[in-house]
Amino acid sequence: MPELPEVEIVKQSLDRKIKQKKIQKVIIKNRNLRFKIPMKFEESLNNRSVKKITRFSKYIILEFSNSTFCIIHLGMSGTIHLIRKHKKINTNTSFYNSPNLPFKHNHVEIYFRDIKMVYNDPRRFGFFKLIKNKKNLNEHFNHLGPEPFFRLFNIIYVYNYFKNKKKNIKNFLLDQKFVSGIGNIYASEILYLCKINPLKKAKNLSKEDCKKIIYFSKLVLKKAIKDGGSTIRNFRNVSGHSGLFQKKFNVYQREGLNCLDNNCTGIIKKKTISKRSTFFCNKCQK
DNA sequence: AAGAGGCCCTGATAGC
DNA sequence: TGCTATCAGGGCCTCT
Repeated sequence: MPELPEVEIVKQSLDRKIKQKKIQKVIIKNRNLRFKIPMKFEESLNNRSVKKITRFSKYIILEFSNSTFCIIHLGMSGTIHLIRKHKKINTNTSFYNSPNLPFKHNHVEIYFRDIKMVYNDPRRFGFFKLIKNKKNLNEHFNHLGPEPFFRLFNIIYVYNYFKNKKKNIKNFLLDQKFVSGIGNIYASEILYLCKINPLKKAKNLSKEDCKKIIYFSKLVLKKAIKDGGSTIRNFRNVSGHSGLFQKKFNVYQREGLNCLDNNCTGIIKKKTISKRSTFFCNKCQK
């Protein structure tokens, strides 16, 4: 599910709805995520105020008032929902108005005064991780390359990185050590706009190719963010609604259909590259 | 060192 | 209907 744009959508909502709020209660329904949620998790978060919410690559980072952090990763199938608390009229009780979604696999529930945040992850590839201080936080991201939006992701970096590299360009777009935030969907979409064949070896890419990769990586991710991300199977924003960018896919899941470039008579092909499905035009992507 | 491959896990869908 | 096989948006680890 979640590549950089989807994670950014979630991050923006968290920023609007839980920033500066205090955690009143944490309930773990299931500790089994990629890393087991430790027993001390609840206690560590209790009474903490969420000072700041940031994102790096596909990771959401909650910063608390005592300068500790919590890194959240959504894995393949993780979703975060924010559910508003309602007061029942004429009683002292309250209830949560759940969006219309099955929630078999809720793992984490974090309660704020007026809202609860629910983390749900059927495949359990995601995680919550408590981080003691800024230094430990930085260590966590040291091995990751720049996001496409960073100034460091420039022609010199990309062109030099590709020198002598035999691996194909599709794999590099998915390689978080090279560039972080792009996933399997956007890799195909980016290469289509670049008119570069996903199997092309990185060392054979020209400077012009590299410039296109930089330009379209930014463009595709920005547009996807603007459209609220992409929903293929289960991505939902924190209110339970789908993204819209999947309607604008040029190649992803368009196997057998015509290339959308008016000047091209090609057909979109699907090919498995390193165990990941890859979509491309057989004619205009050279 | 770079690159290929396996593995973690559940659910939806396709095919028989 | 009900079984089995395949595939899914990520990332880490190991082996060569």
